[in-house]
Parts: sequence; C-alpha cells; structure tokens
Amino acid sequence: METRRDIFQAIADPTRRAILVLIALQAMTPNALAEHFHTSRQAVSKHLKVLTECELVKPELSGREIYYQLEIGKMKEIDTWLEPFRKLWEDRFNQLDIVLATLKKQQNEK
Amino acid sequence: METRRDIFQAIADPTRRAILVLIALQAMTPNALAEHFHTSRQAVSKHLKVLTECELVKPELSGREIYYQLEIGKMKEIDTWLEPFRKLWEDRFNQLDIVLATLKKQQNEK
DNA sequence: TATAAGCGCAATGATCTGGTTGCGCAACTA
DNA sequence: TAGTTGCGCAACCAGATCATTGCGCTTATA
Repeated sequence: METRRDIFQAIADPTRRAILVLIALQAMTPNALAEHFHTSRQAVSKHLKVLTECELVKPELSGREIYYQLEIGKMKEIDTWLEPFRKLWEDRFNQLDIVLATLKKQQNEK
Repeated sequence: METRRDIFQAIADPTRRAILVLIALQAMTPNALAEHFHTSRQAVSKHLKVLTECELVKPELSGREIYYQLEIGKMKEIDTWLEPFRKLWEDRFNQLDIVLATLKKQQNEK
C-alpha cells in the first residue's frame, strides 16, 4: 500500500524521535542504532525507511554499511508550522511581562 | 483501552492540526469546527477529545455549547523538543553566512 | 410542556502501525 | 573460495486509529 509519508506522522513515534536525536549528533548505521533500543535491527530499519521516505534522514553508503544522517533542513518544516503559534505564546509572554512590570511598579510605590 | 496520549501523536493527524490552527484564532464549538471539514461532528468531537486529553485544547462551557480554546503553553513543548535541532540549522546557516561573506570579500578584492 | 439543538459516549468496521521472523543479496575476511 | 556480517524486503499478526451510526442527556425555544 502506497502510504503517503508525512513529517508529523514520522515524528509521532517515540523511537523515531530518538533516532533523530541520536543521528543529529553523528551519522549511524542501523545496527549501531538498534543497540540503543529494545528492538530488532529490522524494526529500526523500518523506522529508517519511514524517515528516509519523508526525507528527514539520508542514507550514505560506505562499503556494506549504511550510515544514516539527519537532513536538518527538513526538520525546519516542523518549525515553520509552529511559527504562527510561536507568535501567540510570545505575545502572552510579553503580556505577562507587562503584568510583572506593573506589579513591581506598584510595589515600589508602596 | 487507555491509550497514552502524546502531543506528537496528537499533531500527527492533519485534521487535528487544522483544528489547532482554527482554534488559535478563536475558540470554537464542535459544530462550528465540523463545518470546516468533510467529516461528521462526532469525528471532530473525537479529535477534540484527543487534543483535550493531551491538554493542547481546553473546553469552556457556555450553556449547551462548548467552546474549545487553544492551550498555547502546551504547543511550546513541541518547540522545546525542536530546540537542539534548531541550533544545528542555525549553525549551518551561520556557516553559509561565513561562506557568503568570504565570497563577497574575494569579489571585492578582485 | 413538547420540540429542536448541541454534545459526548459506545459499538462497529476498514485501514494503518509497529513488531517479529525468515529470506536472499552484496561486501568484507580468513 | 568459504564463511561471516550488514542490510533491505516480504509475510504475518496483534493492537491502534479514524470515520460512521445510533443513543441518551442537557439546554434552549415555541
């Protein structure tokens, strides 16, 4: 079945998020990754397939080994989606800032 | 079945992401939300249940209507996870910046 | 008070998901 | 060349997801 891959669906799985974190530090092979989890290499391979399909990760051949490395640019897409929301919480933070400043002022005037 | 709710799993669904975007602008009732999608009110209600369980959304009663509003603070948790990755792409951007500066310098020296 | 409107919940069903096992193939190694 | 080692792929299976439908409860309206 040709399932459409999607970044948000990809990072929904905790194991895949962990893989992304590990790979962010250094490109790794499926076997090396599997050692960090309580699952088989094949399971990790399936996760890597999902991550590769949505281009969050890129395989790099080296003999019979395959080093998977992070495609950091793709991660930015998540950030892009978050952008408008970020504005909201920054605004709220600013409002809180104002409240705190007002309280402090009132305290000084006592 | 008591499924553990998780923010990343919550935003994996495109309809739920759309709900978050709509609600960010203004608190809305399930019926009002359902009008924006090609699904039933019950389906929207189920999505709202998921979003409420992981506290991305909060119900506000008003007579027989329920206005759901965004819990912006929870959205920030996604941003927090993204934080270390952001460093990476900012670094890469800085490196690109350096490259561009160098190129410009060389051009000026011609 | 009778009727309609707004919801949530439960049951059902099709489709996805994530894990396992068993291959087979290519690439190192003795 | 014979035997490992590292991988991906296919088949299979239990459990999760998402949408639909049918209810029943509460609140507004005539």
